[in-house]
Amino acid sequence: MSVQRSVLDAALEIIAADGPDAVSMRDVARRAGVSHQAPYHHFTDRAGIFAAISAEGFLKLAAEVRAVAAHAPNPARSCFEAYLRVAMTNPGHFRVMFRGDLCGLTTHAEVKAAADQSFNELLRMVERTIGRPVDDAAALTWATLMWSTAHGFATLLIDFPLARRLPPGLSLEQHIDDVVELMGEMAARQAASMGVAPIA
Amino acid sequence: MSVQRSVLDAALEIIAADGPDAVSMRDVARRAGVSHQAPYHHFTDRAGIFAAISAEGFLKLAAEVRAVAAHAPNPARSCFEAYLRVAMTNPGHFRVMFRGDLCGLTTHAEVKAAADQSFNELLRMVERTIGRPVDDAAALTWATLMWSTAHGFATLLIDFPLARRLPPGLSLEQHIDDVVELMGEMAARQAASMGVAPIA
DNA sequence: CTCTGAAGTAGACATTGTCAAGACGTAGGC
DNA sequence: GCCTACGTCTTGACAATGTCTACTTCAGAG
Repeated sequence: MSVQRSVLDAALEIIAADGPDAVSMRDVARRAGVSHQAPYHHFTDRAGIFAAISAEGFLKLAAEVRAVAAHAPNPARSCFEAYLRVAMTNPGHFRVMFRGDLCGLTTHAEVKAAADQSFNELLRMVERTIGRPVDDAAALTWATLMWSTAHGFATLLIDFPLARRLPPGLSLEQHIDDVVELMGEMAARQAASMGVAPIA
Repeated sequence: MSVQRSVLDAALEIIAADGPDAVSMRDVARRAGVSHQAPYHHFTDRAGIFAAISAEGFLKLAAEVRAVAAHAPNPARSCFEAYLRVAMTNPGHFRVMFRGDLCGLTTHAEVKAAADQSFNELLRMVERTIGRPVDDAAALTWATLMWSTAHGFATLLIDFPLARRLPPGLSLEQHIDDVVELMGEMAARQAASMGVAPIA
């Protein structure tokens, strides 16, 4: 495996376990089995590692959403699920992707492009949900709300001890399913109220 | 102003500007005008500062939600607004509160208690929205979904360059209003479908 | 072969979090 | 009055970190 890949994987492992703050350039180098300066030949600095992770995460997210949005009967619900799946499968990426302060969401061209790809897939999902092209403020409102819900739930699942508040009989998996179900239902109901044929 | 308060304020300023990673014990001490060890007499360590900030944030959030949830005609919508208001007014707090890796959400008793207070206010809001006590899984599902939406939107507003995706004629303020409006509408519609009297 | 550039190493420096030891004032007991 | 204890703050040390500079190695192009 390339040094570049080893460095990223080491960083991801640390982030998933202890958060981005725990990532140290030298520790990452040690885990990758190289000198403390080797990573600098592949990433400009510590933020460069986060930028690479962020871009990678957004590309994964875009790919998952794209794979699901085109044919699902309830696109909003399916994308919601896909979003959660990506987040929980890649907590290391997820903890970094949306942190403008860490990865240069506004400055780093590669990250910006990857984030845009994700956002565009989201818009395509909204187009299918509300049954018309996304060319007005109303559709964008939809997109932001859908995204917020998915993002918020994923964030709480990864960073917040939600499980602590569940009643004894309710597993976290079941609760997640319930939330997904309710979200899908609400989206479908709202879409129907906007003139889109209701979904069975 | 007490050293304790100065330290917290200095940290909050740094977090709001450059994120939690940028907080340095010594820098914070310098800004507070004390020696690099003085903060240790008020906080156990760096994580202790984050814990104090987190607890403070949750208490503010609980207070705002409580003030709003009891009498608003559309509690879900009003709490959503309150949540956004707290987040955008206190970005320093907000960037730390939900980060279990930073502030010991599961370990620090004071933080846990404050977070619980916020969650309980949220549950009370849901009770009013769906018109019955929150004693079953369905109500908890509601609560998680509402919270996720508010939290996700707040997170995107603070950490993600949402404004970059808005069409030329649409201000961020207007977009926020639109999202709040849509969210309120969806919540009311869903509540109505569950047998609660629809809201005008 | 020579040159170039990428990939790697080691050394140095300022800065960081935190431990240890001490200085200062204030409150209470005698 | 004095002594003690304690909370607050300081200075001094230490290992570890991010990153700069300078060196080595090596593959490929001319």
